[in-house]
Order: sequence, then structure tokens, then C-alpha cells
Amino acid sequence: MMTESQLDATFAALADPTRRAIIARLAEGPAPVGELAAPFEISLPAVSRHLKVLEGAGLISREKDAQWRRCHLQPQGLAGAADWIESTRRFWEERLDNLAQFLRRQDSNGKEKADGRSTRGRNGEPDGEPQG
Amino acid sequence: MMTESQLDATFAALADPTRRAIIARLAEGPAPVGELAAPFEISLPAVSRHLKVLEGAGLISREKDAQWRRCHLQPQGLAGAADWIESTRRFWEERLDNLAQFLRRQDSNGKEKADGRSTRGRNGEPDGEPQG
DNA sequence: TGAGTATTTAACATATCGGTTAAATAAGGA
DNA sequence: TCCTTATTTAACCGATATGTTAAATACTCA
Repeated sequence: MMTESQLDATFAALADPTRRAIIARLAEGPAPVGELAAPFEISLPAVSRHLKVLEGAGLISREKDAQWRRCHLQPQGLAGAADWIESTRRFWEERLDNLAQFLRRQDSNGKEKADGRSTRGRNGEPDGEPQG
Repeated sequence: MMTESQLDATFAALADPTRRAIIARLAEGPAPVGELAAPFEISLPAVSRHLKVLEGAGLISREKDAQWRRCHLQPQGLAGAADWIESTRRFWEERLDNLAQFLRRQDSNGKEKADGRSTRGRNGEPDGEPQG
């Protein structure tokens, strides 16, 4: 299970284009730091720090090989972020289904009663809480 | 298609736990700012700015209703981030397939050709690749 | 018009981020 | 050993992010 702060770290790591490019490269296969740095114009220390961020987020791992550090993609790290997004979307889609049911009932019934759950303020829209 | 800077904005928006909580709340249905702010201990202006970030990332929209601004989840925004992650993972899984082929070839040592594309689950463990 | 509610903007402090260059560390090989 | 290559750490800098409080704005209602 992913903790909140792991999600923080993962999404923050993915928020940088250089880091996403590094991940995309590593999806093709492992590579040492120098090779990962080559496509970018930034300095090697900058890349090194990006890698540290990615490693901290569990998105990559590093393996020692003589004086090289070979970097590997760690796809379970990506999975946590994907899962969060997907579960949120699933939740929302259920709501869409509920809304569809609500609208169908609205259509045939013409009358509707709200349940007791919060939602103060104006609720002029069926978009609010159509729990079926 | 999502631009790089849209991805930047989306992942950065998702990197904050308060903003993720707001999104999770909005997955249940739209809500005005005050209601979104209630669960948090931070000030209303702080929440207002979080909402601005989410809106800038295309993750929510805001609709005017009298003096309230009702916030809605904008799930297409999430889709872009999910797609990026998924496509990276797909790429990686193809690589895993290649690895499987490689290992099979290695195993039978040129006796027979490997075929078939075994699609591994997202937690596929074998983290070794053809090292050169 | 004026009071009251909801929300945003302004101004500010502080922490983190991403970049730099210079120096340190680690390993291989003459 | 000394030299070379690969990479990280240290020290620093400017930009950005997140929070605060106080003031401004937007709208409703009496």
C-alpha cells in the first residue's frame, strides 16, 4: 500500500519533464548515469540529483557496476500513482452512473427527496448528490 | 494530446496531499469552496490557491452560483496523467517480454526460437535485463 | 443603501527546487 | 603510485510553492 507521502514523492518526481524523459528512456532498458545525462543540456550533478529524486520516489533503482551506477526502472513505483488516479476516476464514474440513474428517475418521477448528508448551501443542480 | 507543460502542471497539482484530498472529495460530487476547505486546518486563501492550481492543471472547473463558486472534477485532466503513466508502463512491459524471450533463448542456448508475448501483471518482479 | 456571507487578491515570510561550479569519492588501468 | 573516467556531494543562487493575515471583491437579502 502506498502512503500519502509516497504519493507526494511519486507525483512530484513525475512533475519534472527531465525526470519523465529519464523514466521514458529507462523504460527501454537500464542505463548508466552518463548515458542518461547525454540528451540533456544540464550538468551532470543536476542529472544526478534528478536520479536521486526518482530513486527516493521508488521509481528507479541503482546498481553498482565498476565505476558506473546502472539505473533501472522500478515500475511498481509507477503503479502506485496509476492506481491512485484510476481509483479516483472509478469513483467519479460511479458517480456518473448514479447521476444517470438520478436523471432517469427524475424523468419518470418528477419528484426527488434529498438524504441527510451535508451539502449545505444551494443545491439547485442534480449534479450534487444523487445517491441511488 | 497533452503537452509536456500540461503534464508538468497535472503531476505537480497531484503532488500535494491537500489537493489530492480535494480531488477525492470532488469525485463524490461538486462542492463550493467553503465546503472543500472545511476538513483542512489551513486558511481559506490557501485552499483558494490550491483550487487555482487544480483549475490551471485542468483537473477541476469552477462554476458561479450566486456568491458561491461550485467546483467540479474534470476527469479528462486526470486522464492525461494516467495515459502517460500507462504508456510508460506498456513500453516497459514490452521490454519485459523481450527479456523473457532473451532468457528463453539464453536458457535453450540457441536450440529453439522463443515466441509468444506473455503479458505480465504490473507487479512483475523479474528485474534483470539482458546485460551487455 | 448597507449588512452579511463567500471567495479572491495583495503583501509578505519561509522552505524547497532546480540549476550552477568546484571539490570529493570510487573504481580501473598504465 | 598516479592518471583517467564516472558519479556524487558541497556551497551557493534565483525562482517558485505554500502558508499566513489583511483588504478587496462579488453577491444576496432586508
